[in-house]
Amino acid sequence: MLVGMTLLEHSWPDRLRAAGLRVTPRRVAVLETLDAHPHSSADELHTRAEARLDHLTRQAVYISLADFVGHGLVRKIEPPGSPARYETRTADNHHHLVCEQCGAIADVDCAVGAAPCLTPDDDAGFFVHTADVTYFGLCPQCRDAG
Amino acid sequence: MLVGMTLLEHSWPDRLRAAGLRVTPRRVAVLETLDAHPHSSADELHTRAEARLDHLTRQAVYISLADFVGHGLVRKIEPPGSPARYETRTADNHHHLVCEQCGAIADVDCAVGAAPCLTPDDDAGFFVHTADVTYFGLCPQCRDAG
DNA sequence: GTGTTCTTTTGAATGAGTCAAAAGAAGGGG
DNA sequence: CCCCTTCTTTTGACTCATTCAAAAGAACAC
Repeated sequence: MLVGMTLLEHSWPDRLRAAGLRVTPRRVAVLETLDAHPHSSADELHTRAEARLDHLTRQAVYISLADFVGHGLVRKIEPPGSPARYETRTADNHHHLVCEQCGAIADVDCAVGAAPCLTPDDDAGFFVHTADVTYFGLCPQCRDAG
Repeated sequence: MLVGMTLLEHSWPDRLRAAGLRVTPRRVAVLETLDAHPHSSADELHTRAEARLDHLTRQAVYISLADFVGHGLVRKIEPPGSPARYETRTADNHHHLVCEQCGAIADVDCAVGAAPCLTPDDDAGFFVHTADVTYFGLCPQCRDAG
């Protein structure tokens, strides 16, 4: 009856194929690891995904992530003072809370409508296609510790 | 009568002293260069400021900029995929347009009131003190060239 | 199966930024 | 005006995330 199948809401192999990328154990492992640990860095993903496989190099992770980002399967976040982080939540236009102490990241839905501040008053002639909002502050743990 | 004095709207020596930092030719040169070329990288500042002095190392620029940022004289901008950039416009809460092709940066005043999107709907327990908005797109030159 | 094409490994290289210790200036007290 | 303490700057090595190039290896179409 294959009841367990429905636990996976989307199949990474299918999504890889749909994006025109080949399905390999490494890629699936990276994507599943990223699903389980959103906002991971490339190095964290390498360590965690390697645990499920016999072998996986850091470079393979970098190359895979670049492919995923290029095909819209993954979004790259680059907070100041921290290595790049990645997430599989790409469908919606959400933003991020960044803890300045420990680097923790949390998702935030748009505060004002679907795409806040998308159109600046004076765009200086730029063709704007994305607005990125990042909130800086302290996460609950660091606030209590401080 | 010292009429020319009023041409400078603010004196960097005075502002350095007010911030508790010593006044040195190098620091003043870096600040004046940054005034003349907003959104410069550390390396650009080093090259330009060195031209006004007998000698200036890149490290001195890094150290000075870190001091300035720490004392609120300068603001640091870290666009993805580009070295950090700096600006002396620190008094207001303005945001930035970034060209994804050539890296050009332009200032934007807040689109919605003084501090748009400052309070997310669900802050996940974070103590939020800053919201940073970055618009990505193409500058006029790159749009016309593409 | 077999061959072509895409992935991954291997190993070295880049580039922004940081660190530590010694040498050098600023500015206050005598 | 000079000395001393403290802050700045230099020097030179170093870290870290990320990228590059070429060879070896796996997917998938036929």
